[in-house]
Amino acid sequence: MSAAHANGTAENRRRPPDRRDRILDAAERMARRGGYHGFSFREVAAAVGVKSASVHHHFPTKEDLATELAARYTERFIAGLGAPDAPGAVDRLVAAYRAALRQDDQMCLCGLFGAEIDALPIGVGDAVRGFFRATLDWAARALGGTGTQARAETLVAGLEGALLTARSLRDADLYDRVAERLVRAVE
Amino acid sequence: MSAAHANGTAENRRRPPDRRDRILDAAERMARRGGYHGFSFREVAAAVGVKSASVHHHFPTKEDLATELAARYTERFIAGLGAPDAPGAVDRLVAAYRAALRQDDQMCLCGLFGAEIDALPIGVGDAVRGFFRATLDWAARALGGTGTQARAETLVAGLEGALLTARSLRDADLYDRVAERLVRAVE
DNA sequence: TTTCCTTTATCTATCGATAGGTAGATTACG
DNA sequence: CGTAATCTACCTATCGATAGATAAAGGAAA
Repeated sequence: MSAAHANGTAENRRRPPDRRDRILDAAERMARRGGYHGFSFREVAAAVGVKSASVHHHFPTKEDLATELAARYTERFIAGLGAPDAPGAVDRLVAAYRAALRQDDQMCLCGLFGAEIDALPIGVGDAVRGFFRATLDWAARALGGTGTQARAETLVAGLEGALLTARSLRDADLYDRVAERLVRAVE
Repeated sequence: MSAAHANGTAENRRRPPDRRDRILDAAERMARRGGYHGFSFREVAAAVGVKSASVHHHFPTKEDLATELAARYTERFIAGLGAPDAPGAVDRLVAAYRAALRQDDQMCLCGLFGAEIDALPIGVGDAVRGFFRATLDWAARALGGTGTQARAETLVAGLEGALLTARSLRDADLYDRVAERLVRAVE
């Protein structure tokens, strides 16, 4: 990454450098490990290769940063699920949470933020609720039929808990066992 | 609480003052809001009415404090469940998580710690895994029959996720809806 | 007097946040 | 066109507050 290190050489910064995105990437990775208080402007800046003041330039306060973190996470998560009325929708939801576990080895950002929701700034909490509402809505559409709300809640909450429990026990197979039974329960 | 405020008056400290327990109480309440990084020696000390150095006397490091926090939480949780082979055991497990939601309005301590497990000191992580193993073991005994492991995992992970999701959305009824379906799914 | 608990006082490290400045790109205008 | 004003993105340096942790000393209990 010599281009990223050579700063201001007019070469690595045509138009908008993707610094802002890289800041979000680094912050998300750290927040999905330690939660809201588990990352700092300095840590994020160091990971990207800038100074903490630069992070403040893009995100004035930590609430701003974390709020956009949760919003971007929600967008990507829902977009990654595809259409809820296409075949195999429920399996894709199960696969999305499994990817967090087996590919990223990370907690769901909004699951972690949700666990500490009473200790979060207002804007972050609102964004977290936005994630759960969007995901529950997607799941309700994917399930269809009757009693969709409670069935969607069972599926999403169950997968969230399965991810949390599997990661805690360092037993990724636990997730698959739970997911299989959850899917059968909400069919 | 004038007795708690009048310090060292030889009245509020016969034999072993319950300072240690009160420190754990205050720390648990804070940790169940903001997680491991959501409480500090100073905050805990202020809540109890002592200085932070006194907290360090009882718990030299934060890892010590958090580890005992998780261990005590596990003991009380399992003890509060009663006998897993007595009638209504599954309902008592559901009620235990519901009490955290509706009475304490707090997250499960080890659920929150579990969400940030990769950012915790080793001892704390081990204690958190101890909680999940103990609870899963209790649930497996309570359920009985065949395929108890996966059924217990579904129940415990599901309840943990239901608590997390209900608190995030500030919708306590969500927990009951999910719990009802989980119980039916693992019967 | 010895032991336990708590205090005062302090340390180093880091936190989120701000001030002020610089280089380069963009835009407005004569 | 050229140049002046503005904007963007970063920098250095620093702020007051707080983090976890420690040493030394005081005081109550046995």
